[in-house]
Amino acid sequence: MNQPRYQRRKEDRPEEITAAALEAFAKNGYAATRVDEVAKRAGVSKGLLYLYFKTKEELFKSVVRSFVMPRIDTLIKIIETSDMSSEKFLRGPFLDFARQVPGSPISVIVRLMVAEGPKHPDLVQFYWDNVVSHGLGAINELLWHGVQSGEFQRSTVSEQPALFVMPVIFSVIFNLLFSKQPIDTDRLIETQIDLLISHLKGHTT
Amino acid sequence: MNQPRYQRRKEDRPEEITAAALEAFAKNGYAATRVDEVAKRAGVSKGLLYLYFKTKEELFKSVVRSFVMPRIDTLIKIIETSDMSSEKFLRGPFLDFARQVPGSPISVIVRLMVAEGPKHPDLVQFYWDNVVSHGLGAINELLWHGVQSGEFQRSTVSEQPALFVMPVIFSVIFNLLFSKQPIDTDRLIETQIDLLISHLKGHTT
Amino acid sequence: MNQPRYQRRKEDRPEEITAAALEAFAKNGYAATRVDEVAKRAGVSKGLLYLYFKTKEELFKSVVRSFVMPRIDTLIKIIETSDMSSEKFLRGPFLDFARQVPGSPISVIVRLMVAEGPKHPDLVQFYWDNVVSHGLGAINELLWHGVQSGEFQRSTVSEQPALFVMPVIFSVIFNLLFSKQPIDTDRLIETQIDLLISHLKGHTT
Amino acid sequence: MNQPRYQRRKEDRPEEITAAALEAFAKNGYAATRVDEVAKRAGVSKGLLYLYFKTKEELFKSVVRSFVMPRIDTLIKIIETSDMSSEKFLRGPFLDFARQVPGSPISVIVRLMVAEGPKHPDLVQFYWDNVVSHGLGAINELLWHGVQSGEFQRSTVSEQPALFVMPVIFSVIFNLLFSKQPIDTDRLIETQIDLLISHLKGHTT
DNA sequence: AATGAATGAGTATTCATTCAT
DNA sequence: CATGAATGAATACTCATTCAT
Repeated sequence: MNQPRYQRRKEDRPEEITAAALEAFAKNGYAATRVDEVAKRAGVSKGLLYLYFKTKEELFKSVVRSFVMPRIDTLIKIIETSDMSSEKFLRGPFLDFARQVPGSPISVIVRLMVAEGPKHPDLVQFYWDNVVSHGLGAINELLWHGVQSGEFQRSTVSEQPALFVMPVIFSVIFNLLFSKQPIDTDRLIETQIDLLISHLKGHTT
Repeated sequence: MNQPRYQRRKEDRPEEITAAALEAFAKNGYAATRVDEVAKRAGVSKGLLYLYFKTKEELFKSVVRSFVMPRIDTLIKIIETSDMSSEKFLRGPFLDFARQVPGSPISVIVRLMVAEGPKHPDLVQFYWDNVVSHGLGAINELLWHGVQSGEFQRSTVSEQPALFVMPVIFSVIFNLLFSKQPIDTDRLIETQIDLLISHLKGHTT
Repeated sequence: MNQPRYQRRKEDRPEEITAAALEAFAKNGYAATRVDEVAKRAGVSKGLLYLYFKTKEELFKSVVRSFVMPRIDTLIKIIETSDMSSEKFLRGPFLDFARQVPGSPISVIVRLMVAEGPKHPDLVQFYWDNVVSHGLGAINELLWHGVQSGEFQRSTVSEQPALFVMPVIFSVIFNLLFSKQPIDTDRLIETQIDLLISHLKGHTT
Repeated sequence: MNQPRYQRRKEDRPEEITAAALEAFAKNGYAATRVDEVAKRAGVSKGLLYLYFKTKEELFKSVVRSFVMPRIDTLIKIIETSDMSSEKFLRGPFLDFARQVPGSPISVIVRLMVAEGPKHPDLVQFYWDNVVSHGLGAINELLWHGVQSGEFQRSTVSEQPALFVMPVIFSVIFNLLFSKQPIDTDRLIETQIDLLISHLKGHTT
């Protein structure tokens, strides 16, 4: 009742709107989300939303930018700066990260990308350039270091970083769709990494 | 171009329409596909389409139902009737199947399910009941037989059939999104199966 | 109450809608006319309107096409086919036509062109090509015949057909704006034509 | 480009804004001009603009008021104060004025009046009272003096001052619309005045 | 006085669905 | 059965206007 009708908070608006958009997209997907709803969730008028984001598509892109890149970048920074052995890194920070992904905003983004990607080639390219290629590149480098240092053997596995990402993406999608019949995605991810490391170290398993 | 795609045989109409819908959904996704376009593709008037499918959603569900079950069922039948060793089966029919999936209609369905699934819980349930649980169940049984016969060792791997499905789903999605930067999905799938069998047979790799 | 909700009248719809649009544009101008209102005036749903006219602009163009060209063409045909003397034609059919214009749909079109022309260069060009240049050309020819036959003297007047059109356009605009303080446009037009003919015939006036 | 167009002098603000509005209206017409743009052109914030003009309509009216009246008044003053013969006046100051009009702000105003007039009856009335009736009245008086002094003969021409204004208005509109296919408006105006004077003096032409 | 962030009513356009023919 | 003309609810986006700062 006594709330001022106006709240001048230029600084925070874009983030608030982006966060609201993430929620809305998570619930309904891109196409089925009304801009009205995003505005309402953000506690903001539709007009203001359009002041910061020229189109619904812009908003979508902004969501992608805000919620995935920072996480990936953090992980990559750890690879680059730490001096852990490759195995330690994979079993430590990488595994932690991988387990967090299903259930995090990233999973929402994955769904949005799968659903809307074919209609937004530029966004897919952006996503590839800034997320996927970075991520795969970082793992590649990690494996290469492991091979160089003699920690890992060189094999077809050490050349396919996708093998490490695979269980994460799969878990995201599985959880998303079949939350009623969940599988133990933590165990899945862990098992896969065990398998891969085991192979790379030449162990009998 | 202007010719109706399909002949005027009453009995086949529903399937013709469903096939046309699959094409259209593949190109644009569910939300962005106009019923008009499906009708045109099927060489049928919009009115007639609505005679067979009460709503666009019905049509969608019908598409999902029609294009996956037959394939999965074929695979399962092979498991049940053949007397190959588990390894032979995995390296033979299963691998063949797995490689075909990316690029087949199944990949379209996967995309549709990921995008639209959260809005259609009953469809997801249907998909789980008729496709996913069957598929996972069949692999489970296959692994169990391998363990029973002494061909495979029992381990956490033999209890997680998802490990076998994972590369297929991942490849589908990867191909779908990043067709401009393709990875070698055949090799990915094959490597994963090698890894898994290798582990199950207790080999040094 | 008992009216059928549907009226299948494909043939007549476009004209009905165009006529309704003319009325609406006449009342409010282009920008301030809502497509909704045109549809309502035409007794048609908005959706149907968009079936025949892709955009509001299309509708606008269609109005211009339908209500001016036929009239001009009729006049031109009379020039071409009749064998009246030039003076007779100017004092007869031309004067009749000129007097009818203010108050006819053409006056609405003139207003629309003045108001919206600068935003629609292609429409202006269309209008020039199909209406103005034809009209001026026809008068030009008429004057030239008059000179050839010795009926008129050659002078700067016989080379400026705009002198004949001028009072018509002026009257249209004057009537449109100052309907509360009307001037006698019939007399204005007649006087101007008298003046011009008088001059062309070399009379003392 | 990014510099404010006008200096920050309080007293001049309204005029600066009005001038900016004239430019903007000239470019896009009334409806299509955004208040934002006017403010930017004037180097002023939107808020300040609204301090001086309560609504966009007010601004519009102010533009109309500001740019025509001074010119007309100047002309009228010349009529009243000079002791030229009527013919001299028409061929001198009046002709000069008439030739300047197309291309001056007046032509913008004419366009705005034609387009928006029907929506703003009070503005039209204002325009009539302060511009048109004055202008026509002044010419009327001029002609009347000419008749009184024996310079002109009395006729239907001497009672229709609109005959003198006509070519000006026509030229404005013609230029506005068909700048790509220009006619010689100077010659048109001159010819018309020649014709009229010739008639009034009873000459053979 | 001056700013520009914030509002929200208003509008063109789309498309699933119906139904007269 | 078959058609496609007709409907109308739904929605992205704009812009004049307000008001906290």
